[in-house]
Amino acid sequence: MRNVLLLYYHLLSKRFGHRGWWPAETPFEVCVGAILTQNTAWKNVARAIENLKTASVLDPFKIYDMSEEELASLIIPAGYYNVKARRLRNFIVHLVENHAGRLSSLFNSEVSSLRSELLSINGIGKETADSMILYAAGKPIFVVDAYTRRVLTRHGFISEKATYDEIQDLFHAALPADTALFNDFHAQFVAVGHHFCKRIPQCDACPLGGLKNSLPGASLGGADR
DNA sequence: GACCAGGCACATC
DNA sequence: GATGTGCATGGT
Repeated sequence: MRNVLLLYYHLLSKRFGHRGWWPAETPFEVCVGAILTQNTAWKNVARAIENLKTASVLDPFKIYDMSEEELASLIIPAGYYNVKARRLRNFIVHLVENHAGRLSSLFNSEVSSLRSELLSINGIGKETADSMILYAAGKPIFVVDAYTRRVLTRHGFISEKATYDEIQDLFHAALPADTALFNDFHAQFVAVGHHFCKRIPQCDACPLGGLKNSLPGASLGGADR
């Protein structure tokens, strides 16, 4: 599995180049984006974040002082705006009331305890927590998202029923705990998912297309781990 | 007009 | 623990 994943990374980074990724200017913006992008196309999230910037409220204390309704009205383009306003507020309230609004304080702990802390906030699940840890805190944890799952499923690596933790463990077991590697690898999955692995997979043009169905029975629990 | 997009919590069985 | 459902906009 290790070799296969490294081969994937090699092929993807050769095709797409180094991504060095998450489209945000600050760690706080990453956290906001991580919540807003839940089950939502990034283009819509970008509009919502732009609204927050235009209103000059992309700041923990500013959002803390806003009503949930006011916040919701600014993030309408991201969809699910009522639930997301509540989730965003939950995160901000935790940040302000437990860490004086400072991400450096929130992030000043080991990956596992930081993850537990984030998961304890209502509205932050595994992917959202891991995105914040990797892309905002800069700590090594592999983010499993719809693109990752789709590509691995289509290539027969994992069953449709594989859980988040099982997929994440594949990467953690196979790769060194390297923030830059995890960052770029996940970004490559997003890129290939975006370009070639949508509703109708264009496997012929995909840099991984030639590998599809041609790999040895690598799968969860396979021998190559 | 149907289907989909970088989830998550909650209800129900 | 597995499965179903609500949440909502904007692009294809």
